Amino acid sequence: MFKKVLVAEDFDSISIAVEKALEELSVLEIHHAKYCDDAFLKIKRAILDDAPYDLLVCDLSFKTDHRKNKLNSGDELIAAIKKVQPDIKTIVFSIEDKSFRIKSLFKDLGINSYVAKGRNSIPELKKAIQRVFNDETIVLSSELSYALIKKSLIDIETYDIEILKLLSKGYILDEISAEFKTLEITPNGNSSLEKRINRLKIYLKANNNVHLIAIAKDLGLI
Amino acid sequence: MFKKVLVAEDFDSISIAVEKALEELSVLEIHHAKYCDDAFLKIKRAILDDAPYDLLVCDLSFKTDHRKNKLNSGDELIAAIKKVQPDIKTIVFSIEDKSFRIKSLFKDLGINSYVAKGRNSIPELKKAIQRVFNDETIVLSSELSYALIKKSLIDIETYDIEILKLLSKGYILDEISAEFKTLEITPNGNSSLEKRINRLKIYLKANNNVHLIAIAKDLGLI
DNA sequence: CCCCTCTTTACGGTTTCCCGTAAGGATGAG
DNA sequence: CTCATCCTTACGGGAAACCGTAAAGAGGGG
Repeated sequence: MFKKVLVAEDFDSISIAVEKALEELSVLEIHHAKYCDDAFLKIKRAILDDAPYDLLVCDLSFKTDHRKNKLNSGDELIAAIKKVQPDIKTIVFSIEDKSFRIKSLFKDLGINSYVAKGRNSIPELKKAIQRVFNDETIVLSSELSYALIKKSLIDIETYDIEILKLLSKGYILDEISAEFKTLEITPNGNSSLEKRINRLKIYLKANNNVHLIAIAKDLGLI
Repeated sequence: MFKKVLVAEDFDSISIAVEKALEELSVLEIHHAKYCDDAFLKIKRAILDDAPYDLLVCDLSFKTDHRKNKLNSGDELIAAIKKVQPDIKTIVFSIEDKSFRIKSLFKDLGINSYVAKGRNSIPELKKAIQRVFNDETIVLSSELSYALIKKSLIDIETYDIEILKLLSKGYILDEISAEFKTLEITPNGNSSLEKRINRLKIYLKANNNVHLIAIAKDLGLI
C-alpha cells in the first residue's frame, strides 16, 4: 500500500473521515493540508527531504477566507504539483459532478482517479485508492460512468467561457467586443460574438441570454 | 448532555466526523439518515415509541439521485419535523453562508444554532451542541457574526424569488405576466413586474437581467 | 364624502437583443 | 490563378428589455 499520503481538503469534517479511511488501509504516514499553498509547500519539502509523497488525495474547491493564497483551487494545486513531481499519483475527491469538469481533470491534469463525494463515497474512495495503487489508470467512482465523460460537452472552449463570464457580469455585446479587442482575443466583432452565443444557446437549449447564463451557472461553466 | 440525537446528512464523509464528535460529547444514542424522508420517518417513529429525539443535526442541501423523495432539502425537513415535534432542538450544519438564507432559518424555522462547514467546523459544532444544550437560543459558528445576519438583505420575498426563477428559465416579461395570472399571483402587469425587477437590479447592483440572474445564482437566491 | 397617498398598470421612446442575409477575407485544392 | 469553402464581420428589421412619465385603482384619514 501507499506509504506516504497527503490529503488536501479544507473541511475538517471531511478530512477526518478521509484520514480514518487511509488508516484503515494501513497507510503509515498521513499528512493533511487545509490550504492549497500549504499542500504545495509540503510536497516540495518532502522532495527536498528525499521522502516524496506517493499519493495526493485532493479536493477541488477551497473556501476563501482572510488568508491570501497563491493557489486557490484543486486544479491549480495539481497543476503546480505535477510540475515538481510529475509521477505522483493523484485522486480527486470532490463534490463536483459536471462531466465537463471531470473530463478535463483526466485530460489536462492527468489525474489517476475521481471519486465524487456522496452518500457512499468513503468506501468508494478506499476502492479507488486500492486500484490506483495497483496501477489502474482511470478510475471513477461507481456513481459516474466513463461513458458520461466521453460524451461530455461538444466543444465549449475557453473562448466561450470568456464570453459567458462577461455576459454574467452584465456586459452588453458592444462592451464584450471592446474588451476582446483590448485583450486581443479574436474573433471580436459583434456578429461573431452573436453567432457564438447563438451556438451556445442552441447547444444548451436556452431561449435567451438570461436563460443561457442561468444554465451555464448550473453546469458550473462559470 | 443530549441523550438521543439524529444526524441528517447525505455525505458519509461528513456524517462520520459528526458522529465521532457526538460520541466524544458522550451522546448515547446517535442515529443517522442519508435522506430527508428517512430522517422524518425516524423522528415520527421515535415519537410513536415514546422515545423522541432531543436534538437534530441537519444539513441543508441533499444530493438528488435515483430515489424519489417527498422532502428534498433541510429546510423542508425541519419544517415538517417542527409540525410533529415543535420542541426539538435543531442545529443546522451546512456549507451555506448566505446571510439571507441563514436569517430565514432562525426566523421562519426557529432553529437553535447554525454552524458553517469549514476548516475548523467540528470543534465549532461541538461548542454549538454544548451551548444549545444549555438553552442558549441563537448560536452561530464563530465565522459568522450576528451583525451580518441582522443587516441581511432588505426585503426579497417569495414574490421576487418567483420572478427570478422564471427569468432564469428563459421567460420573457409577457410570459411571466401570463404565468402569474394563471397562478393568481398579483401584481402581474408587465409594468409592475418591470418595476419589481428594477428594484432588484438596483438593490443587487445589476446592470441588466443577465447580470441580475448571475448574481441571484451566486447568492443562492435561486 | 373628498382628498391624499401608495400601488398597480399603461404607454412611448430608446437601447439592446435576436436572427436572417450577405459581403469581405483567408485558406487550400486543383 | 481560380474556384470553393469556411470564418469573420456588417447590416437591417423585428422583438424584448430598459426607463421615464403618467393615468387608473385601492385604501385610509379626516
